Amino acid sequence: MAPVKPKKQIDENLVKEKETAFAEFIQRKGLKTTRQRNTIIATFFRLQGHISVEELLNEVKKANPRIGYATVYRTLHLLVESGLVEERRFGDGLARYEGHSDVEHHDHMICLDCGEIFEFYNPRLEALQEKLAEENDFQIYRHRLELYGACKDKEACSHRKRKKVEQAAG
Amino acid sequence: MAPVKPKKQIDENLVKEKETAFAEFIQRKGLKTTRQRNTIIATFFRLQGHISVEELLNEVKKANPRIGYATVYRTLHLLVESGLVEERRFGDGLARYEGHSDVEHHDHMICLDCGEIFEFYNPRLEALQEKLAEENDFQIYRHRLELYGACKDKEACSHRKRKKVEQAAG
DNA sequence: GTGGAATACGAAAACAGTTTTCAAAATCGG
DNA sequence: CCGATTTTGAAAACTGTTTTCGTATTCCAC
Repeated sequence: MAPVKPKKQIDENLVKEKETAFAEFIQRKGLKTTRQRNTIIATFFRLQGHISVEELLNEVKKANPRIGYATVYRTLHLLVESGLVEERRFGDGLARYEGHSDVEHHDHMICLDCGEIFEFYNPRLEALQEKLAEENDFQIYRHRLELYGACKDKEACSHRKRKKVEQAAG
Repeated sequence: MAPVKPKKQIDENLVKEKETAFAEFIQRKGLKTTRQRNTIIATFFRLQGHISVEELLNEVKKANPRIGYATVYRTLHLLVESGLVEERRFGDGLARYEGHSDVEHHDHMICLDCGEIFEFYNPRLEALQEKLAEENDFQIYRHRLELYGACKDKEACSHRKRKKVEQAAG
């Protein structure tokens, strides 16, 4: 059993599906298809993990340097509204966006040392939450569980950390 | 069994203890005791629940209208540093502060309708998290679990909501 | 008590992340 | 391709929070 999901290859078909789904959403809402929006969502869905606005903007600018913050923010809001993307906040003050998985809901473990964000899912945990809510006459719409701590595999951890520093510098 | 804690009366002795503990902290750090800090912590510990900076400032101003944001922020940071208070963020963009309970750690249920924040604690939930972390070679320092949803007791819920609107208006 | 170094204060400016404004540009149904 | 409507990018505004700066306060040594 491996509850932490391995990084997966980008599935081009899945990306195309999502682009189509977004296009349909746009049409349904009577909005317009634009070059910028297409660039942004194409970029977003080809990135993995928990993307901050800045990270996304940086990538987007490689394709079209004239795209600015505002459009990225606006497009991300649309993506969230469309249900294709979820917004998360891990307490460092910035919003992060995550392609709404086709697979089940998941929670997060965040290493405070290397900054890695692991995903996990456990049905017993979900069931227990439901039970507790039930007992308190409360109906859960959504929940958030985050475990903050440290990787025990110190080697892998410091390797990730080093890589991150390099990225920030370069 | 009633996992949701009832609102408790203010225990003046406990408040005094905390004030003393903070005074000791201040001394230990070589900082100074000031009228403003005393007012702020006295006010804070007599409020219950998850206090935002603005809520606290409003209350503080009743005792001393000349106290400003900066001092409240600074004092809250000291309170957090002292370990007497915990900072929480529930995703509405503002920090909330909570007197560090003498009782066990707890999690939160947040009603998206009336805004009430319920506390709960369940040892099985804690144990399960530990187990999952173990399985993933991860060490938990702290965690956060928030259930967002709605009270099923609609009457109590809308009553709270009404009260909140009145408060905001008056 | 008083002097004086250290700290704290309050107001306002700075700040970071995000949202809004506005005039110009792009979209798209007719 | 017209024209109503939407979108864009740059810049300004906004929000919650932090920092700055000159003045005031604390408090230890005397």
